[in-house]
Amino acid sequence: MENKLTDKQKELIESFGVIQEGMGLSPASARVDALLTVADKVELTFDQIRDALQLSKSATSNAINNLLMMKRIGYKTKPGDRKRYFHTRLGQWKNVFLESINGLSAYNESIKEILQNRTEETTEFNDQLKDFSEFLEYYQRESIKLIENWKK
Amino acid sequence: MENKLTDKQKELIESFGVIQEGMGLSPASARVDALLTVADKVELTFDQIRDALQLSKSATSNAINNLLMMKRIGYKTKPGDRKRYFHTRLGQWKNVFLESINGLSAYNESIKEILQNRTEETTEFNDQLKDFSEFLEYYQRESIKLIENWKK
DNA sequence: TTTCTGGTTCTCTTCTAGAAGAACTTCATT
DNA sequence: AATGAAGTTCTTCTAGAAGAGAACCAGAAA
Repeated sequence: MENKLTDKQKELIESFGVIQEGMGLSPASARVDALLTVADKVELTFDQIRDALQLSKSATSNAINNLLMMKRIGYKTKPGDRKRYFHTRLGQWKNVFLESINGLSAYNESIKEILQNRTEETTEFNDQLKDFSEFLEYYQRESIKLIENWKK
Repeated sequence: MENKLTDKQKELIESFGVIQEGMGLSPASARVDALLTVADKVELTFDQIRDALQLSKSATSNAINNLLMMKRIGYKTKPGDRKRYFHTRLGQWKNVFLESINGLSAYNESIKEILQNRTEETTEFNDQLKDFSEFLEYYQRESIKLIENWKK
């Protein structure tokens, strides 16, 4: 198969991969996404990915489907060609960002429920908790504004 | 040992625990932190924690040290008392928040290095990547401002 | 000195995530 | 109808995370 990676590219895939592992991706998923970010071609097929990363078919399949589910990658098809051409969706980071911000709601709801059930005795602690909870709401609101206002 | 938890408190520890597991804490760590957030006493000893959560000494010790290392909890001592009294540091969320925002730097650095090594061919893709990288910087800056402006 | 308290560390076990490889499926083409 | 391409699913295998319990250790007290 064509399109060999340079050593530098391999290195970048590893380092970016590790960072993405730290963000909750499995090793294989992290590298697939990194590959799609680093590679000279913006779109790669299943076999090109498998080949570039030396992964088994199952690992490739699972990694891809993982990333598709979390909407970190997408794919296109071409008429008269059964293959799927995968691309990272880093370009559409806004949605991912918004989702992660919305993810804070569950956390905050939990904190609010704790607050409602806490003893009244510990006023200082409760006030701190309340402060944090209110900050979370403020932060969510303002973060969304930051994204909305982002168009230099 | 004293200070039994109500059923509601146990329930809250579990649900808050699960959420915190989703944020990367181990089950035991997640529950210790949740306990310190939910319990009527703001400070609990090793044995009170162990007892409330029915954990082994090793699990308790590891969970506590974990949380100490990530600065999610702290402790005090009292004169003439060898015990440590642990408390959650949710009240000092600002530091934790700032750290998580600073954590984005490594991610962004990696993206910048990728950009520097990408083929020039794919201008649209590269522009999107650049846009994202710039947004990250903007977001970091502005997030810090959000914290600074919070209730001041 | 021995004992007690407040943990820490070591060993063992269990459980699960992740990956490999082979078998299988599905649609398209010959 | 048979073959091939593009994946998916099933069956292992392995490494490491979590936790239990026992052994250990350091400082205080008796």
